[in-house]
Amino acid sequence: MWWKFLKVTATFTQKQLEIMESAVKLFAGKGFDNTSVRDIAKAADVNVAMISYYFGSKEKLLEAIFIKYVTTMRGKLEEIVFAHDVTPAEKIDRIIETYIDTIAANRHFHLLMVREQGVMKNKVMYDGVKSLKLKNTSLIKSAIKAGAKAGIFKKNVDITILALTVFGTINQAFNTQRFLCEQYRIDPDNEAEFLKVIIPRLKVHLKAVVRSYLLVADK
Amino acid sequence: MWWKFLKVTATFTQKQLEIMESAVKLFAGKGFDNTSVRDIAKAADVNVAMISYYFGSKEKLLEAIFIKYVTTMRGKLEEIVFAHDVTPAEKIDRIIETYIDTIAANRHFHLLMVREQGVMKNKVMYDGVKSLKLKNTSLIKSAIKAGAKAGIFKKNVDITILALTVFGTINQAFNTQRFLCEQYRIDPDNEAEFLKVIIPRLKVHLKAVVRSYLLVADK
DNA sequence: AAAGGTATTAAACAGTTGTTTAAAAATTCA
DNA sequence: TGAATTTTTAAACAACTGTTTAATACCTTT
Repeated sequence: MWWKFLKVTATFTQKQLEIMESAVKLFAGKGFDNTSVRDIAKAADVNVAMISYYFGSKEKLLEAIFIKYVTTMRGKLEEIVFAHDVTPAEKIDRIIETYIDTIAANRHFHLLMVREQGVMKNKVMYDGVKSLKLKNTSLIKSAIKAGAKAGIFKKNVDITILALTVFGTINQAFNTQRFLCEQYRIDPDNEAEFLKVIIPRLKVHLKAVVRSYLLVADK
Repeated sequence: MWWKFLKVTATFTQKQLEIMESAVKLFAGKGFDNTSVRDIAKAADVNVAMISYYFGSKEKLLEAIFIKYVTTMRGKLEEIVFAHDVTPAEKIDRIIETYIDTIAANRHFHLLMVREQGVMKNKVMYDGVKSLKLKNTSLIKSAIKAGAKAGIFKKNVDITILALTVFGTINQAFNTQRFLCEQYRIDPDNEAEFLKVIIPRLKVHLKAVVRSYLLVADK
């Protein structure tokens, strides 16, 4: 009976994945600390002991979740291809759209990550989140450089701060879901409707904001 | 021995304020659920029983904190005077600067609020946060309307979404403090230095973003 | 100084937490 | 089939949670 959670390379069994999926929803919904292992066990329809058995501890389960999703999202970001026949402005648009779609598709984890990142002491998780952020920043950076070289984007843009706006806006949207549902008169339990309303608006808005910020005023 | 926390009009004794101040820092630092009443008691240098004695419960202590800070921040926002001798663009600038300064001054609470708002079930707190958001939105809205009337701002701007960007960016900045410290090579424990670096950058950036987004392209 | 209310304390309370145990069931493999 | 391994279970564990208790100390006010 050797433990699979000792592996670093993170390949999970079906049972582990089921537990992780139940856990991530609960963590996102009521927070890590406010979710008990018994809650998770009940939601995943397994015995409480299975969490320790499969992951070692509740904390390690969270680690496993981070490893899984960070890997997934990194992969999605790397899929962004820089085609040569699109303008720099279109490249930026595509990056923003991919961001929003990817985050929306993994919004339960993303909410958890955003909420927990300020409190995080665990090095594995902190480094995972950091690597995601660096990836994001470098993606935006290279797209902006191309536009700057073409003379249509400003030079010397503080990309760290620009990334704050892009991700801050997206995070804020998903983090204030209930409030936004009130604003747009959407049933707060109708998540599909929320996504249908907010995603296009986010895309249009962020693309406009970033483009109007990057484009040089005259010429 | 009747309890002061039964009052709704929220006037707090010195001892209560001390407990609240210790609590808000701990809550912001490690989360509400992960902070025990014994932690708070130790930090405030009082007996554990004093928290129940003064506030009724840990949850009510959080409520008291929300009431206090929401009131404070509402007050600050209401101080924004719409002088008649400044341009609409300058008005927007002033609003953004006041936002950033107010949030920075109350950043411990603000972090707590942002982190807890997605999980909040308590009506008192949810309504408090909502009223703040509505206040914010209405402030921005009236400033934008003035500019639109003057013909220098776009019309039909989705202010709810624009507010997402303004507050999302600010929240993201304070929520990723550690990461930003790494980016700007600041000692993560040197909070004063962090504020000195991030606040001006945030102001310059957000003002530029919002203005370039609101200003009509030609003319 | 005495009385009466308030503030503070250490201890106890009952409930929940994450984790472990040791036995039982299920599965694998020869 | 039968032995060996892995998975699942209910129960027990100790540690910690927020809250209450009952006694004591501290202040006022008379």
